[in-house]
Amino acid sequence: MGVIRKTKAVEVLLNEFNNSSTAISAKKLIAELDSTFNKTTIYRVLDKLEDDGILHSFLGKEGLKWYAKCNGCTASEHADLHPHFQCLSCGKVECLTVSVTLPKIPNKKIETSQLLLQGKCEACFV
Amino acid sequence: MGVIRKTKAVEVLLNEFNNSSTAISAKKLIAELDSTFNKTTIYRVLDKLEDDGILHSFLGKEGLKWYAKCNGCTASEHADLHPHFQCLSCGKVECLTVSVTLPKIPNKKIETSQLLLQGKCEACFV
DNA sequence: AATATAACGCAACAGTGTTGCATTAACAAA
DNA sequence: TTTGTTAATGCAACACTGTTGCGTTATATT
Repeated sequence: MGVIRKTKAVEVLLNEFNNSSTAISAKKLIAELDSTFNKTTIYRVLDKLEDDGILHSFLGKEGLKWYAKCNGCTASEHADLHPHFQCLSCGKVECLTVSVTLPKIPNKKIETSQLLLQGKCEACFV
Repeated sequence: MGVIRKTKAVEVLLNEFNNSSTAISAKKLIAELDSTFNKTTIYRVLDKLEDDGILHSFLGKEGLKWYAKCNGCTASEHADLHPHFQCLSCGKVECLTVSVTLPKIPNKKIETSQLLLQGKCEACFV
């Protein structure tokens, strides 16, 4: 996987994630940065950042791909469980820090998992 | 949502799920029944069966939509947590019967959740 | 400055899933 | 059984996120 060059696209995207405490969908990034970067570039930079262990990705409610900064993940080994929360009202997605104990399934070797909790966030839950 | 008519498509699709202990992706059903039914019909019947609480759906690894028979779900209220297992080798998806205790998140109202465990099934895990 | 090659933009494509509309089939009532 | 209502179907075209090929540009190394 070559070296990461510090291009404008990499810089801008990293900034987005450093300034955001929530996860961001590829769709939103493309919409926001449409006039600045080609969508292909955005997809490729996100892929690369994920490969290099800087971001991790997961699928949100409608099959959209979301990205967020990794915490305590290395390029080769991500934390086993990535719990995320998506607000059904405003659509916002957050990474959760709580840990979930996985069920032990007989005759199966669990390698990874994705847990998506859905409901209402504090802003929408009144 | 009108009445469900017992059409050939409904009959055949229900049969598929009654004869299968695992979840089935819309993609696979379309591939299998291509010569019999139009894909639009298949998507619409699956939607309808889900609306009526007979099937439930969830997203698999690549954002593909999977369907499985509901157990203990009603049309209005599905069981809170749907744990599923997808084999990363053969792609098979199963509904799990184990229950998972959800983490309690402050200031959030969890309404539903999707837990997808990924790894190797007994057939592929040797 | 010259060179190697990663990253980029563009266009065209891939795949799953959706929509509009005219036609057909299921079901209830006469 | 026939009639009438309307749900269900097939077809074609579309919508959308994400991908691929390729020629060009920019980064970093020598």
